[in-house]
Amino acid sequence: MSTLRRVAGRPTWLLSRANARAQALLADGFAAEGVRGYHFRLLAALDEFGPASQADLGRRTGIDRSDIVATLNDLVARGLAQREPDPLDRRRNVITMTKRGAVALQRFDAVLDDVQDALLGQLTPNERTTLVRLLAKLI
Amino acid sequence: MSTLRRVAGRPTWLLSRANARAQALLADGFAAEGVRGYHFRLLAALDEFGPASQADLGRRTGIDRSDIVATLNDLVARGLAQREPDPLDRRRNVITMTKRGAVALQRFDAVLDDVQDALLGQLTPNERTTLVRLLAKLI
DNA sequence: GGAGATCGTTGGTCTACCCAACGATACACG
DNA sequence: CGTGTATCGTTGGGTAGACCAACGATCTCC
Repeated sequence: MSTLRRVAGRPTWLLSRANARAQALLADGFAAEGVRGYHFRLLAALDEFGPASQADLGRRTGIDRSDIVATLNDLVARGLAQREPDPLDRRRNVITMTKRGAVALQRFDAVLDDVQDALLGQLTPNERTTLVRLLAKLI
Repeated sequence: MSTLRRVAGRPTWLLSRANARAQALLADGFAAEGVRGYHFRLLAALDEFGPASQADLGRRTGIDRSDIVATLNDLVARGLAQREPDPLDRRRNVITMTKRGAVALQRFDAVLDDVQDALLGQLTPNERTTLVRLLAKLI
């Protein structure tokens, strides 16, 4: 890739390269399951908080409402989630994870675990802990 | 943002959040100078290796040839670089950094320095060294 | 009963990457 | 010398992830 002296050792550069590798691993892993990151995050939110409106899902995942719509279209089309009008508030839909969605989510969890291991393969357990601690301080 | 249990503490997630912050700082800093990352990397390559063909610049910076074209159009339009046909190989252009380009590059360097400090503000010098070492092992 | 907020949705924008294909040109080899 | 192959710059396209503005419908609150 780039071995520009001006850039090569900089934290911002290392961060971007390491993240690029992580994202590539994630994208590959998820692609093998036919999904992308947004699908996973949405299912994860449904699993953690239960049925919710699309706006709530957006707030909980940090995904824009407009992107929720498209991602949900996929999930519904594939039977992983269900979209029903909310009888208590006709502006809203109630989104529910289906059985198939829950099963799929378990597979996606395994993908996520595998990616962490692949990413951190070169690090000792101590180093992994340290890395996590330091990264958290950057946010 | 996202506080999904499934995701929040994962290295891949922390990496992506930390990188997002770094990229936002970079984008802001560069935007104040009217450029983006590609412009900087191209000028940095010209400074480090001297005049080069567009294909060489691509190989040295890791930027795709097609993106080099567009970035270079900007740099040339703003007088920071020069594009001339290579008399020795009519397929190629010879790209040269102008005086103005060199001056601008110094300002961009300052931006890059400032961003590192802003990004790592919470870390001790030791922690910074450790972070750099660990990130390098991920790539 | 109205004003203002919130809902889902549509239709855009943006950055950083990456890829395929084109005509023009150079090069290597039979 | 000729011809196939590789490389050049360029155009045009696609990707994920993120963000924004505006719409009509609906709800809530005073």
